[in-house]
Amino acid sequence: MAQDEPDDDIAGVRRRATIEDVAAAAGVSVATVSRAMRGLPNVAFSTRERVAEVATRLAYRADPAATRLATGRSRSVALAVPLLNSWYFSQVVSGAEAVCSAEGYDMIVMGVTGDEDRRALVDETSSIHRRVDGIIFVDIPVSSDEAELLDHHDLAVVTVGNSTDRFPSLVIDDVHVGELAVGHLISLGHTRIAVIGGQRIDPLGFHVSDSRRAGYHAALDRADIVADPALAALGNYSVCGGRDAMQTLLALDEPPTAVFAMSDEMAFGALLAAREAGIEVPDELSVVGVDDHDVSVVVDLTTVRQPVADHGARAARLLISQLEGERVGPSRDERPVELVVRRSTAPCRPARVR
Amino acid sequence: MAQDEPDDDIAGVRRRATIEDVAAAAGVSVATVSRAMRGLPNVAFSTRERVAEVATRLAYRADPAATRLATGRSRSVALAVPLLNSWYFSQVVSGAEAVCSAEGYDMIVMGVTGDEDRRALVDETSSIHRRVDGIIFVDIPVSSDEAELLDHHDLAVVTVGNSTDRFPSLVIDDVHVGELAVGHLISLGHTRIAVIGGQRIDPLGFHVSDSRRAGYHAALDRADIVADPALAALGNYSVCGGRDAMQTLLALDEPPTAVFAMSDEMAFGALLAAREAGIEVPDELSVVGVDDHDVSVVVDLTTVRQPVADHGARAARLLISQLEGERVGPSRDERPVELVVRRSTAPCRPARVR
DNA sequence: CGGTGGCCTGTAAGCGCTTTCATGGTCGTG
DNA sequence: CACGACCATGAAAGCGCTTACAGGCCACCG
Repeated sequence: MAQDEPDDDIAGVRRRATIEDVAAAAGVSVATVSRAMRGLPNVAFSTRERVAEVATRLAYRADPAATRLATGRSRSVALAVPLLNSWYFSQVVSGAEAVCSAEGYDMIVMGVTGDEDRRALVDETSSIHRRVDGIIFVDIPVSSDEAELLDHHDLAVVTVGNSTDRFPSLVIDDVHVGELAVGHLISLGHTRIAVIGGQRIDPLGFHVSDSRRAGYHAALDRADIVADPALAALGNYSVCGGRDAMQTLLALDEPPTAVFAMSDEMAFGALLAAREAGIEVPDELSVVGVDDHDVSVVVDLTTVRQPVADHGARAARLLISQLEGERVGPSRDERPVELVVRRSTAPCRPARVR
Repeated sequence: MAQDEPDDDIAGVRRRATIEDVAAAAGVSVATVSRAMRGLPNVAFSTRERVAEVATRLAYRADPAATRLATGRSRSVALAVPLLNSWYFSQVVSGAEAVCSAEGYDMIVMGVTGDEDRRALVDETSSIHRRVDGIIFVDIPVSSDEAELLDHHDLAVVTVGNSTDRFPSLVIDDVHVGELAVGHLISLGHTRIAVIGGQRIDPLGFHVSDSRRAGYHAALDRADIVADPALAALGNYSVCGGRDAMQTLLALDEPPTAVFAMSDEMAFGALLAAREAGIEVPDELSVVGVDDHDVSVVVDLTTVRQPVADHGARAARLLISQLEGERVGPSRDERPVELVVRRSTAPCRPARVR
């Protein structure tokens, strides 16, 4: 029996080649194979070639589990998002995945729905420990205690959407987003301007919704318009959420003539609610959203565009460059946004009798 | 120096507790800790309790890399999708992720764009080997050679969208989808019915687009309508793709009065192209899509609904039950679809002079 | 001609688990 | 009371890599 042949069959099933098989077949030690395969210095050219050739022949590939155990690095990263079935997050996932796979990293996505999910993730006895080398938090606030724990777990971190004083972050100026959207409505002559946004998810971080709301107020203030609290509606970031919120607003004694929805999906909901109520957009109601969703052009929605997939890609690159040894301190990369005017907004007209 | 205290500091950094630390602190062997932690039989109740208590105190958690190496199982699965920034796939991801995380599996998503990506994935020297326990292929055809290799890699597999004779699969009756959509248009009196769909991505599997196209033809045949090849447009599954295809169709000498788009996103593109060309929907053109996208209700699109997130969830459950030891043979679980009539379709009217 | 320094390579000790096998103790039973 | 049977436990051998350390070899220099 040629029992020492590396590609020996056991009960007809060919065992996967290990580094030892390659070493034996190439007539070198496993250490040399390891070095040769990873392109480390101090391997003679001829040896390197022979190892490469044998490795190809045996279809050898280092077992990732063994590599992880030995090095402590997993070559995988986590992407934590509050929810997955929304346009925004799917774009981020898409952008990040492209970069990760190009760099040879596995990307594992985790939906972090509530506070308790997040705590479980970052906890002392955390499930994240040693599972990934780094993690991207998208629109998930990270307290400084949690940041400390993450450091302690020796995790590289990048945040998208909020920033901390500890990790690099990728953000947009959400106050500016609000100002841009509402400023546009004001410039069209609107004064009864509603806002549809999310609640403060978390008391820890300064949340997106709050910032955009601040921009809303800033724009109103600048135009000497008094904000009517009744015009601030809450809803979750979805078509449904926007629709419900819009219905509430339309039921007011004095409904708004314009509405700023904090995401395009919410804006779609607002459009839907308007149509259901027989209200013409933009004649009777102007609507502006945020994101520039693929479908926004279809429904002719005015919006504040942000390059979402690019956020994901940049975040992934930032994270990976940290993992590749670059010492990256806390930073705040503010990405540009842009008002895209379409036909869901129009000059304010005197209310018609309905 | 209390050097043997399990939670000893080294240069101020507390080392993560290992199984040995727990064993020492609980006064048992590592084998017992391992057994106790995993709920295996043959551990005295008192021992089990003590180990649990110590483990909690030391915030112990088994290092996944070590577990993987020792067991050969990674407790993670892959989700392979052709692209990520589309509604359909983000829904699948969402559904699958929820199940995986509930079951304690990591889900790594991989975009498998073209043929070469797929080949690289499944290849003999495959990168997938030992990285995940199982894989879900969503709308990615798998040849029988590839299936063999996957088996050889000892991977559990579930396919969504196409079926093989080897793995369990989750599908819809795509022929029926086409018949339903086109049948609806025919029942409204349309005879010049166009179809917008994808090309055959791959000669290997019977692809979604082809089946839906077959349904289109079947419906036409049944109504004794001769299919006009000029009315079959190709485009990728996106708003842009649908728009481009629709523009081509509208430029025909004798444009269609109705169009069946193979996804809602394509249908959105068709709506956009129609509006840009000044064509009224549904008065001059009826449009029907497939999926029931979140936004479809907003643009009042008639569509063939399929429960997409549920596909993802079911696929994940199917995969995990295989991994948990259930011996699952090839199967074909056909999920229901449903025609949802909205206002993008209307009875065919004689063409107006433009 | 001995010493010195550079390369290249090999040996072996981990990494932190799981699991087989052996062992000792405790009961129940004839 | 002796003998298995059975249960709880421990010792130790992996799992397949990486890497610190130690040689061996050769060239080059004084």
